[in-house]
Amino acid sequence: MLKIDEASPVPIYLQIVEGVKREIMAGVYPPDHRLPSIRDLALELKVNPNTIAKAFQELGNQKLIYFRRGQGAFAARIEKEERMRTFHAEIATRFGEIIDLAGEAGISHDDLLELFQKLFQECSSKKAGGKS
Amino acid sequence: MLKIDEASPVPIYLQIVEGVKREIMAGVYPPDHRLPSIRDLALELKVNPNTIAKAFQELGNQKLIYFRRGQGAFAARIEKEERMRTFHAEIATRFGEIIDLAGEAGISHDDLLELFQKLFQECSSKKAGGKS
Amino acid sequence: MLKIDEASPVPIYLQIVEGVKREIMAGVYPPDHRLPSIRDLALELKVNPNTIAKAFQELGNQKLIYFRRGQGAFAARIEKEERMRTFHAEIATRFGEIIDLAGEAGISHDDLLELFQKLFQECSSKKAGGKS
Amino acid sequence: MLKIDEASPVPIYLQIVEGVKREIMAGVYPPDHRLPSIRDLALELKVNPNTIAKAFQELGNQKLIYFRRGQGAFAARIEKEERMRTFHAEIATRFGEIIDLAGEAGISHDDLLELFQKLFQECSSKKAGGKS
DNA sequence: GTGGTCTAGACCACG
DNA sequence: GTGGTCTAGACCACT
Repeated sequence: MLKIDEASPVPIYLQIVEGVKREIMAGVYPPDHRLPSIRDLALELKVNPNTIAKAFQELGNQKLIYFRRGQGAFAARIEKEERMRTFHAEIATRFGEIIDLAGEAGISHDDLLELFQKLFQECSSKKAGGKS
Repeated sequence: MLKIDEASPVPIYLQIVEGVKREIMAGVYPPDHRLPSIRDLALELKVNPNTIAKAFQELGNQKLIYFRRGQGAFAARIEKEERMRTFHAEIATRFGEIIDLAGEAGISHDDLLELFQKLFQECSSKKAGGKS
Repeated sequence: MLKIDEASPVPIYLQIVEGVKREIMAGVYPPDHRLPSIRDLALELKVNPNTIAKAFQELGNQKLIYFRRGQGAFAARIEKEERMRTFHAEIATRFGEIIDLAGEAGISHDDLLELFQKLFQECSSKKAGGKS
Repeated sequence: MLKIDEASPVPIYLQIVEGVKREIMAGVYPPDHRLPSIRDLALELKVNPNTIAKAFQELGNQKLIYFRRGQGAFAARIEKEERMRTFHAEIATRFGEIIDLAGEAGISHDDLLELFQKLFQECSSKKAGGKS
């Protein structure tokens, strides 16, 4: 579910931060649910434990997880509303980038909308069909 | 027109690569048109000429520009069709990411479409109104 | 084993690229074998680390080596067949040049063949005799 | 007959030096025969006249051509024996490089000889057939 | 420890 | 004037 792209220029620890953040937001780890231990995650992702520790520290700073001495890391309590706001903000930003990009490319808004609808449906059918 | 974000984690020279790439794709530098000299760009963006040189070299590797000894760097000839393909691929990728994100967030496809339409129109009106 | 010719018109970093390329092709660094660190190579060859870095980056572009963050550079996995093809192509090109040259010089093909055989045997005996 | 490769890393003026040298060696310009004027060559090769001038200066230094005030450049008198020696030296050097290369590649001398013979004959038949 | 980026400043070859 | 190469030395992120 959480994959590291070694070739990417973005640091591994940040990839982990993003990945865990998404998992928390998506409800994989409900509030106060224990996360995998640093050692386990390190083995699973084939990454140095220090790297996981750094990622967790960052997640702690962002108040997305909290630690209990000797017990590990736990998902913070996040309101559903808060999660939605985060997602909406993220999506809005990305849509904005796409619209700018389309503007530079000289793609008309109608074509863009059409393209979006197409991908939209492809994805829908894929989701309906293939339960990976 | 081309701004450097010093705070960004992405290296300056890559920001320049992306920026110039966009400008070429958008037609700011038509095929065989001369780009600003390394020194000029360095002054304009307030970075070291070596940094610009690295960016230009990368652009050369990607065949987006070519060099004539002692004369400077020139925009490569890129077919309009090619440019469109590039843009479409980029946009398709990003749409795909958004759709995945929405799926994780539990946002329904209808809501997503609605959100898109809204941003879409905001952007349209902004574009119509403000001639920068 | 890898020597820099300061007098040569070909840039130092390209000399290094060629040298390392040869070493990899010749099997000095088997697939996934770690190369010397940039700093070490710089000390050994008495050039600036940046110069080595530039060479390594070029080797990376050519997919002859790859990098693991914080660990160093590693020889890419290259099929023996691929290596042979590279060598054959290189040799064929050079033979072609020689044949053209001989044509211009008015050297008959028989004479050329004879010359080749002669050098051939000189080299053989030298190789048999002197184990450096 | 004399082509400039703009993409090559070797300077244009050196490409011209090599080209003219070959033409002289091959007898295109017999001893004391007048070479094309700098201006004409510049137009023909689509190159800056300064570049041709630099090439001619270099050829003069190498005693391959000489100048007569107001009349232009002339091919130097070169003994046939001298020309042969030059060619042989050049060819021998290149053969040596190929043999070294083959050694590194682990190509046996027999295979190398075979490869040479093959190219040899291809070239012969091409030459016999196509008078470009 | 590793490679990656950046700056500063120098020199060179080319046109 | 152009880009290309090289040095020196600094700082950073990752392991």
